[in-house]
Amino acid sequence: MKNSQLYKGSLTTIVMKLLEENGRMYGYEITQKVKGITKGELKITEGALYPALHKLEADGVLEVEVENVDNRLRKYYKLTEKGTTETVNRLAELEDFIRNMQTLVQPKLDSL
Amino acid sequence: MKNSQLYKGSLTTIVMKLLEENGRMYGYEITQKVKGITKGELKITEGALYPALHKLEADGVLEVEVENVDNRLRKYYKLTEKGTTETVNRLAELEDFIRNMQTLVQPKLDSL
DNA sequence: ATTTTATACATAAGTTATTTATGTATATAA
DNA sequence: TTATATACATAAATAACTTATGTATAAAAT
Repeated sequence: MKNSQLYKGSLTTIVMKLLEENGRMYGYEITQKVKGITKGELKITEGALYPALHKLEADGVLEVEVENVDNRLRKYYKLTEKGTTETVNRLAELEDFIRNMQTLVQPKLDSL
Repeated sequence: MKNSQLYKGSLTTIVMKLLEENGRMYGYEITQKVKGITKGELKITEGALYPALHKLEADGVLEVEVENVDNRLRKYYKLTEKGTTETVNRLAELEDFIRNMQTLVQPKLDSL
């Protein structure tokens, strides 16, 4: 996804948050949603997303419902109960992370 | 460094920013500084830091001055000219990253 | 006295997320 | 009829980091 190394490690958090918000989504939809929200700045690649979804499912964080739409396969993912709990933790970690990074990089806090 | 996956990819940005601020620092000093700033939440491990410093030096981003203090070795690192330019880019990327992540995770922006 | 903790560097093996490169297949637009 | 969009998938390679060690000096604790 994009050039910046910084997004490494944030993929599952992003996916879980989107599923928390939208109830259920399928892979391709997730890639488009992220592209839209970030105005094209963050592009999730399929090679990263699909294995990640499979792992989250294997870990009991997500569950899948396969559907056929317009003669094409869709795999809708949604959070399990465990996944919902995990998402809360992940988002707390993300907030801590952002706070810590801002503290490390604070532009002297005068300009605020 | 710590448990959260999120910090992956942020190490060199942190190091470069600290060197931009402090002129020159040695490895151990960097670990202590980060621990201090983040109140212990982020601990940079030596196994991550030293190879990272060596790579930044090999890439011409940092240069090193070896000194002997209290009969112990110290390797002071500072940004090269190229490194200073790179740091500006990295910090811009970090700001974009944080902005994008906040957009993706915005808690409905009512609670602000 | 001696063990632990702090300071200060280093590397090597293993793990894991992601990139890059493919692959299949249908539907629509150029 | 060729390219683009939709929709899934995997496999090899890369790169960052963790975990486990290692060396060595100085200071603090038992």
